[in-house]
Amino acid sequence: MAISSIERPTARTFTAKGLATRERIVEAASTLILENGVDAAKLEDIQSAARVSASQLYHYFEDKSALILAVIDHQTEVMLGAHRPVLKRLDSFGTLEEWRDLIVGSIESQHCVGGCPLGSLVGGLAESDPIARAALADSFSEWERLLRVGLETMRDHGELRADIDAGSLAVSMLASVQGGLLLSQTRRDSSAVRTALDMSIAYLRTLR
Amino acid sequence: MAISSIERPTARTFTAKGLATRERIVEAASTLILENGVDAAKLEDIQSAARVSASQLYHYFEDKSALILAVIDHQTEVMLGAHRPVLKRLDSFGTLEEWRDLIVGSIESQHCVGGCPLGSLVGGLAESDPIARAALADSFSEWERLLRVGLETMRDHGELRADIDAGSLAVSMLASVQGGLLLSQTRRDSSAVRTALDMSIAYLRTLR
DNA sequence: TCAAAAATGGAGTGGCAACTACAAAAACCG
DNA sequence: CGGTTTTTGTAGTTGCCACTCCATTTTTGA
Repeated sequence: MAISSIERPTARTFTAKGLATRERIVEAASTLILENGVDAAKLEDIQSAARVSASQLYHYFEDKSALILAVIDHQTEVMLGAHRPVLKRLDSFGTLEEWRDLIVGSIESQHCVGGCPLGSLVGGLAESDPIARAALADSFSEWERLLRVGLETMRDHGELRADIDAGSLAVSMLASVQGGLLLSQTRRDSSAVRTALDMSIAYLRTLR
Repeated sequence: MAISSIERPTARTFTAKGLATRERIVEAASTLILENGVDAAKLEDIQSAARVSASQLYHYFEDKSALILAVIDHQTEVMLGAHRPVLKRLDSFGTLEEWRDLIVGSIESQHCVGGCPLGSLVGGLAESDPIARAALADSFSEWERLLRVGLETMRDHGELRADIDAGSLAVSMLASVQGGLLLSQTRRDSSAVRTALDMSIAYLRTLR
């Protein structure tokens, strides 16, 4: 197999300034996409919000779907970055409630607009952009893994029975998060996620 | 208050043939929107699928968002029409499992493409079409109500404790459905919904 | 210091897709 | 019947928005 500077033209190199501009674009795009939906977020608006010109946007991203992929990566990092520290020390039901409050608090802080920064992208991308769908699937899997490891930690600390199926529980809890956020977004009322997470936690309490 | 044939121009009257055409459009739109997403579903494709011309489409619908509203109504009826009979006779855990199988079976029959006909619309519409968001919220509320009444029936039959909070349980279960379908759609694998619903049911079993 | 590379400005443009205009056919009904 | 309303066909048109072009400025690194 050839090194192929033809098939894969040398990856562009960016300066620190360039990377900062790129970051500004991704952040503006993330915000606008969250607040308006993927399709309603127009590149022109993203340009204004990031204070960049069209040529800059296309200097850093091949096209809109490449930008969307970068947004998925970014939102994944934001999300996991917030959840990781809590889930890492998941050794008690108290910590689990902290985790719930983190989720409820974050959607309340945006008045339920946008819902989940990842989940709200699924409807608009899953059937029209296979690459984006795969990226979202990866993000969810990593999120699920963090949860599973956390539950295993709780189990190892004797907070949960030894025979629990941490994998299935993690999937179920992630579903409660996603479904709860989806309902809260639709209703503009955070009580749905809170209720859904409370039920998940209540179930775990029966597994002590 | 005037009768106002000005502000509200006389509602159009349709013949049977007209209604049939309208129905054909709504069904084609529903299918294409489910399979491609709201935005990727182009009116031209819907016209071809329904075998109607542009003038027909605009004869029956003001614009695309009016058509989308009709699709939401239609999918709500399809959905509730399928769930109502099962939830009406919700008197045992066996029936609850039938309900789970109904959901899992329906997404499997479409190979996880599209996810929930209602839930998958939220991401694309909630932040750009307030009317559609409200319509989706109503649909979810009715779905939730059916679930709550079903759970109350189970309670009244002695299958669940007298002190359960059927309202909260219904919200939680609906969240599990939505989140599970969202994950299954993203992963193209029905096991997520199944697992999420199994957890909900397992929790209910602890409330006997 | 100076050539090469990277970053930026900003005015296009081309295609697509929602929507319209206008007229003809079909169905309804008094 | 015959006038009216409903339904349908065809052929636009219009605006938006993703994307391009090319020139200029800034930064880099030897």
